[in-house]
Amino acid sequence: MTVRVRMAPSPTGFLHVGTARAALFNWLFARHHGGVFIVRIDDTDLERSTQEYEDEILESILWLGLDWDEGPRVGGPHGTYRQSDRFDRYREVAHSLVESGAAYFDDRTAEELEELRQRAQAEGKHPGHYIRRPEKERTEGAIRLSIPQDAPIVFEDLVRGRISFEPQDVDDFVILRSDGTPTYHLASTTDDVDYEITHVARGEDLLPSTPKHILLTRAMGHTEPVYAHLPLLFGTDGRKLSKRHGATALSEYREAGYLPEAMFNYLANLGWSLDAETTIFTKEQAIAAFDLADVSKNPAAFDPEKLKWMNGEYIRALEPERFREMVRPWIEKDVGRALDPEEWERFLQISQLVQERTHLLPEAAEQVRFLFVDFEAYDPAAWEKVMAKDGVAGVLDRALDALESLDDWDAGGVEERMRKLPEELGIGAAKVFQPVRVAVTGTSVSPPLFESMAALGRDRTLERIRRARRELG
RNA sequence: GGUCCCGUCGUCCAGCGGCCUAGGACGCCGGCCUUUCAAGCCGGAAACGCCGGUUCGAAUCCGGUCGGGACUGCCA
Repeated sequence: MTVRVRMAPSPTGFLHVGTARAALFNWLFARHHGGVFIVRIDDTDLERSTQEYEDEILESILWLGLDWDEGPRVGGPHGTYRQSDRFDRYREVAHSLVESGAAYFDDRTAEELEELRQRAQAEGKHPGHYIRRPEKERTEGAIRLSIPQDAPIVFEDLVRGRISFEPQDVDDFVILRSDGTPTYHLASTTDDVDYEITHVARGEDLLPSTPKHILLTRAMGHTEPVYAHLPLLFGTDGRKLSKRHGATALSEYREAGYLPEAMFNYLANLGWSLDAETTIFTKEQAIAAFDLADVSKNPAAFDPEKLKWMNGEYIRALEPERFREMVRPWIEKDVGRALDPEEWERFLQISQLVQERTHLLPEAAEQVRFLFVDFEAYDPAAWEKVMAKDGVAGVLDRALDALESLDDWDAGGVEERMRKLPEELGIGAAKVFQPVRVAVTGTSVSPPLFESMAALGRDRTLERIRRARRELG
């Protein structure tokens, strides 16, 4: 039997990293088994669903590197993969369940039901004890599924093992609202049946709904899929993942300069691992080794620090040409204009040194800004820390002397001259190089100095040192 | 309150009865390298929630306890 799995996002917001990880696990499972990965749009909430969100979600999935075999844009044997196109089908299912006696109409008011719930709560019982088929038959209202009270609902969860619910703990839940629209339970379960989904891997928050889905599937005359309930994602403080932990939308990470490969690797390692030792692994390695049964049971904390480290690993592993290509737009955005060929050449001289020092693409742009922008002001902290010290003016004068007579302006030549200065002046290397660094780059942290000076060019470098000297008076 | 789930370093993951004086990774601390920052290398601190039981032997199995989480809607 071919493995058929799906991700079913609701286009009511951006793609959340938690949803993305669930999609990732489904995708890995499908690819491992040579199965089918389906994307289905769960837009039963017509009020809040938008085309913009749908597009954003699909783009994010693609960016992560998850391609789907059936679904929006690519189509498939089932025609539509949008629930809003299938309301007639859901109604048909609901009514046929009433027909067969598995479901019933219920026109009790919200107040009446609330009263029943309160009563159940007061007696320490489940609402299901009271919310059952009313005495007399109705012919309108919402449609509820009637829960058979004869046997516990037991299933084998791929990640959690055997799970069992007592029927009295499951209430007769609504499958079709009185306005004729389907609830999530009905739409999702019907689709899983119709699209022949074999495995449902989803967030643990849906574990308590699973007996409902199983009973609904059986009432429809089918056998339920294999379930796998994935642990939820939290912040490192153990609280629900939210804005205060940083970005929660996948697209925000793309916009912040993260590489999709790093994101993929990081997410795959949250709740699953390749083996005991390996943290960095490829998509192919993950596909080869992945199994839902190996997914951890406990919740995972999303750690932005580790993601950032991992992104640095991936950036360093990039081919130098590829790195330059990826950084260019970030530099141009930072500088506010396109770089001309001569400027681009400056960057190429130190791009590899920059690549080693970059965790996020935008950081690279910051590091080379001094090559293209004549800064108006020095970093105050840097000025205070290195330029305000005694003897700096003398150091700059001496550096100017040494560099002005230099004919071959390249990193090697600059270094040769500069290396002699500390000894000549009788002071430490840092005391010489740091003032020059601040003078040339405007800050005390920069790519390696001699290469930076070489890339900046002779005239610009000397002019900046003179300028700093003037500032010192 | 009820139902269900979970409980190994601060965090992610390994461990599936002896290989564990518990391993890898991020982060942290110290050192080396060094013109800054990175990177790299070396070293270090850091965990089996607790109590019982089973067993020759338990992080691993069982029970209890404590703690955390999810769900408890005519939301998804």
